[in-house]
Amino acid sequence: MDTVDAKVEVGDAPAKPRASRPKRNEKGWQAEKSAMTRTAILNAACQCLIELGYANTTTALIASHANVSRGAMMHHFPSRMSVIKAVIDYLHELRLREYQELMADIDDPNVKLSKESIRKSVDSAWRYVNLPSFIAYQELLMASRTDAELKKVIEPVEKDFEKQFLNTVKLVFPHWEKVEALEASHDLVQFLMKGMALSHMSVRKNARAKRVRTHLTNILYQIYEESLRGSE
Amino acid sequence: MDTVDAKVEVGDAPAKPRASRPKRNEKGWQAEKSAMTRTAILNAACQCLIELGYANTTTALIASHANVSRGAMMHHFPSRMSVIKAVIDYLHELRLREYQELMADIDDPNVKLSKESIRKSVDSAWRYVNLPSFIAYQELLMASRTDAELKKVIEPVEKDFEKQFLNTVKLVFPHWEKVEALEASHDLVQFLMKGMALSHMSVRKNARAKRVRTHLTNILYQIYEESLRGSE
DNA sequence: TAATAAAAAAACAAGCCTGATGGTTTTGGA
DNA sequence: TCCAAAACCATCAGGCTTGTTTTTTTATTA
Repeated sequence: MDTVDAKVEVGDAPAKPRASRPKRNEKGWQAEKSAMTRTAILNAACQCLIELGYANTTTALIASHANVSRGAMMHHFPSRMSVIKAVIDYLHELRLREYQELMADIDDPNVKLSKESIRKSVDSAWRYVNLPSFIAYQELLMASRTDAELKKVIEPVEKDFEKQFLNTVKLVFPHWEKVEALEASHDLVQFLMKGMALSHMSVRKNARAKRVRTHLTNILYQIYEESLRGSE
Repeated sequence: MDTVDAKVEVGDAPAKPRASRPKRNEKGWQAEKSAMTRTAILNAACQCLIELGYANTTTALIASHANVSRGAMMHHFPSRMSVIKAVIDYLHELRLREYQELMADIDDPNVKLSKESIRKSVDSAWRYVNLPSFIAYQELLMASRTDAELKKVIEPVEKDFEKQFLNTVKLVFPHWEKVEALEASHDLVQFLMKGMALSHMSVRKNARAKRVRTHLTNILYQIYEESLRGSE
């Protein structure tokens, strides 16, 4: 559960774009096929990012993974960076959606926030940072540290993501009213999860990650209870 | 204090190898000069890793940064990977040393472990992950995820580092006897610091990092006190 | 001082990646 | 049926990187 299958599909919306061709003479076949190719390319690019890293994600390999010729790909995306740009937007949306799905139904608005709910949300956060979409995006973020052009593209998206991410958290925990405490907890969770996810070489990684999650759950519950007392 | 100067020297042992040439006709000049060139190359490589990232750290650029011709460099290191290998060993030692220096004199063996000591150690851990050596090494670690050859080289070193790192922590906190609690705290600190350090694009990064450090200090002190009660 | 070995520099060949060009097939409408 | 546009494909030149080879410089030692 803690590991990530390398062959996994990144998104799941139009999963196998090239598997079943739409019937001929159908209205708008061209547009549909074009969209499928586009999606196939974006998925292939994500897969390359995950398996090969940003530097080794060449246009030829993306096209190959997407079962598309390089020429066809250049028709949709005139340059490598334009593919990357599209991938960034694609992942932006996908990651928010996946996080919302993972966090759905955790905090019941009718019941007091329980430790069990917090435990669930911590586990969901852990699953979240092990999603292919997270890994692919992280690869881009890491590369952007030393790639000015990429940075210019990803920076505004990342800032927007952080904002929307935090808003989602606030929606997920309607009980948690003290904003300061919620934001601090959010940072604790996210930084911890990220730190663990990016320590892919650590010994006994999963056992340690589990221990940390247990600790974190207790910590969060405590912060929450204190925030309740403080606001009374 | 939280930011990293790009032009900073990585190590500090033989800082400016090319600045002052050893006097001529001195016994073993050649060997000494050779060692200096070697060190200059390693420092240059680290600087390239920090400024340009692993993928863009080419042999030509390393040589250029070290004020050495590519041919001269190839004389010391016959291939790019051999430079990287040397850098890994260099950073292995350097990072352990720097961490020990940062953590020196934190836990006074004669006095009960205080919250102030814990605060200091948390701040030191934060400084640690902002050191150039950490950033350079992290660049290698990240690249190794998708670079099999690099992974083969860095994996044993990384495992050894983790072991020695933990041992150092145990030496730094002689008061902290309950090993389980100490290891859990160590993981909390390290994963958190890493997560924050690698979120170089976050908004209000420093303020949030400070808040997290404050929280973390309280958490650790609590874990420590509980471990004391538990072992009585 | 002269020979020898080490170090440094310069030039070279092979491979890969990108972006561009020109040509071919498919589609939707005239 | 035929045509224009979109989608797709194959090939090529230019630039960059690596590792090798060749040449020059420098230091040790006999």
